[in-house]
Amino acid sequence: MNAAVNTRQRILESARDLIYARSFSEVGVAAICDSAGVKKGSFYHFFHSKQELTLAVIDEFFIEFKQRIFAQAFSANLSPLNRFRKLADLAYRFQKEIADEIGHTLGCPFGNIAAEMSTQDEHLRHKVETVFNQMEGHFRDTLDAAVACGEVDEINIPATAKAMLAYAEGIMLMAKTHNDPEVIRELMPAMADIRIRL
Amino acid sequence: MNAAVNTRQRILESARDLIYARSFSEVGVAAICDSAGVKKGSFYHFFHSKQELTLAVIDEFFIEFKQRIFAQAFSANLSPLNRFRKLADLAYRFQKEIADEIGHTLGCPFGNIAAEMSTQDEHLRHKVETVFNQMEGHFRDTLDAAVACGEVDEINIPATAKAMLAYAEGIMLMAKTHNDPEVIRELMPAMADIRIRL
DNA sequence: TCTTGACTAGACCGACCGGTCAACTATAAT
DNA sequence: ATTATAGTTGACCGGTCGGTCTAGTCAAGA
Repeated sequence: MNAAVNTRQRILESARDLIYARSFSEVGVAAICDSAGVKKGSFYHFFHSKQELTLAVIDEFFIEFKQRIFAQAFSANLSPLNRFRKLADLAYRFQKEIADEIGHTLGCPFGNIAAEMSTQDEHLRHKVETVFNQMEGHFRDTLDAAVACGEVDEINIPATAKAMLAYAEGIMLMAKTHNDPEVIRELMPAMADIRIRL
Repeated sequence: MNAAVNTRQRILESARDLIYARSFSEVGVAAICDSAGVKKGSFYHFFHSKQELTLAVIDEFFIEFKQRIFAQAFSANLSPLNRFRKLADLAYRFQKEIADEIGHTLGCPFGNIAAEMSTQDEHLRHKVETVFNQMEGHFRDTLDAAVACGEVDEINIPATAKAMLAYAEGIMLMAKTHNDPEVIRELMPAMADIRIRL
């Protein structure tokens, strides 16, 4: 049973790393199994399909993202706007670390999957949509706090939260396209300055 | 010879449409040949590889983009900032038209390829990077004009142009993820309000 | 008329794809 | 000791992948 949890988790983590570094379509089940040191039969014991595995991978990504990025940025004793700046800094550090290690700026795992699969697989599209909606919720709450403490004027908070998320995703995509995490360092902090008026 | 131009062009246009609607990896050479009414032998007479075809597809996309979107937005007798708003409107109309026709919001063709292939194929990454750099150049020129005519204060123009492009790409990705072109209508106009200070 | 070279047709290649299956082992409850 | 269950193994499936190759069509130039 413990071994089983381990096997499932190994598959999940191998898939997460491979799909993030390459893409959904470019990573086969066989490669995931090799990387996890598991045979195909075991793979299909734990996951009914590659799609189902990918849904679990998105969950895994989001859990880790909340732990490594969101929790630190949004729980700190920072002013609301500075939480966005902290988020920008953490995003930079994360991408920089990966780039130094593997030589590629990988961008946002959710954005990558969304761009590749949204038109191909409705389940995957909806899963990523849900992740984005949760992020937007955090942004809205933070903007609420910013307005409450006078750091931000009256604005269209839901729209601003959406715009901030879009901007962040766009920056991650540009960093990936230029294969340069410095794009994030230069431009991501401006996320905190985005305002959609009422 | 005329027939040859036609064959090459048919392959190119079939590939453009299929890759845009699905993705690079999800579209095989056979499917492109079927769609173009061409046999594999002909395909490989005109293109050495699927990758080379895709490079040509990106060029094809950009030519069409410049004709259908850029030319109209940036040549009109609009104020510089209104050119960005015109661009937003054209982007919306384009995505809306596609969505009404095929039921999916496809997002930005360049962003899609960048997200999927940047870490997998250096040639493709660089090609899309070049396209983005050209777009940025147009944005810079327009911001220059905006500053010159007093529509915009002194700002960091190169950074603002980058931020605008990132924002636009992010909005397109969100529209794709939500499968809803209205995201573009609601949020893309705010592109004109982005400022990176000196 | 003969030759050349661009173009087309379609069979074919090995590799890989996602997924299945029956047989096997290890564990733990009865 | 027996049985049920969870987990593992590796051979195997039909289909598709990108790409090759040979034979042949066809129009233009000599």
